[in-house]
Amino acid sequence: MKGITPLLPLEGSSVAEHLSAHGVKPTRQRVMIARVLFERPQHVTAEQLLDKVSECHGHVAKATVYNTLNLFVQQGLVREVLVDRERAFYDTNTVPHHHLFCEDDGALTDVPGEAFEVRGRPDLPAGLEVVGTEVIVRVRRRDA
Amino acid sequence: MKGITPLLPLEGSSVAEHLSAHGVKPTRQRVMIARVLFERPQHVTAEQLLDKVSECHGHVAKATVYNTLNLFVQQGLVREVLVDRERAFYDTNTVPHHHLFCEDDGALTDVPGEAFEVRGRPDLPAGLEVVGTEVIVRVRRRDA
DNA sequence: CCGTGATATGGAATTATTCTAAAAAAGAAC
DNA sequence: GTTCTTTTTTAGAATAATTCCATATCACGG
Repeated sequence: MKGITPLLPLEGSSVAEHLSAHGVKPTRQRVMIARVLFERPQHVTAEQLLDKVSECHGHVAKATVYNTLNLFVQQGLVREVLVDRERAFYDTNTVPHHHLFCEDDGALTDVPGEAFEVRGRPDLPAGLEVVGTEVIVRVRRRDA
Repeated sequence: MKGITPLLPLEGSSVAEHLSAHGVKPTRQRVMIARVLFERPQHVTAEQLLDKVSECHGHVAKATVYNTLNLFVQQGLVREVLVDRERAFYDTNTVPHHHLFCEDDGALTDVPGEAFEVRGRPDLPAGLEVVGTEVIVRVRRRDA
């Protein structure tokens, strides 16, 4: 459906194009948010994103950040990662991959290496289709 | 560490034994909660559990249900499944397996069949150990 | 420029879960 | 049984991420 779009580097007006290409009208606020978000591959929470946008660009309402993130998820620009009931993470890497969640510090990172993979398709009851597959490996410091 | 304990059928005083075997002191409330929980293999939310306990046995405080569920998770009696930021599910099946989450109705079920598996161990940074691996397949009705 | 629909905004509302302080229960020692 | 200590339970308040709402602002075709 959607072509593979280079995520980086993305600066200036190319952000607007990137949004348009995914069916998102590039308003001023959305561009500010997208600039921070796609600056580098990352996992962010809504609050972190809000803070950084306010710091680096102008003021944006909290509700706008949430609206925009939901829109971006819906349009496939970012992936929502649910790993902690406290907060949702948004991942700029939309290529299928897995996550490590460190329970000590709440850090979310990608699973490194190729030694780990998910095989096959589950046998689904009729009429259901897979929207996405999420693999979360919970880790902890050995000494803790 | 812990031996495999038959989960079903579990009735009367055997519930208390089951709790004790997992290092949980069997108080009146915990036994009431465990009776409902381990009555059959299931995925429940805290609220569903509270309602059913109140209905089938006596009154229990909401905080007690939360305390008890956290304790049970910690002692390996149930597994917490985070699939939706709205609510946490508690799974009485502690044997490693995967989940299907239907986004249309919020239903959580086990992945059927053997066609689907996770292979290998991720290459972890030094000093980290795996606490658990969670695989969630998000599905939707094809026509929706 | 003007109108119209989409978007943004601040603050209130929602809601699952945790916190708190006090009451009740369990257990040990006598 | 009585008393003392520790653990557990409880009701209700507190917390906090997210959504809702009503209003103001924006984008843009005519």
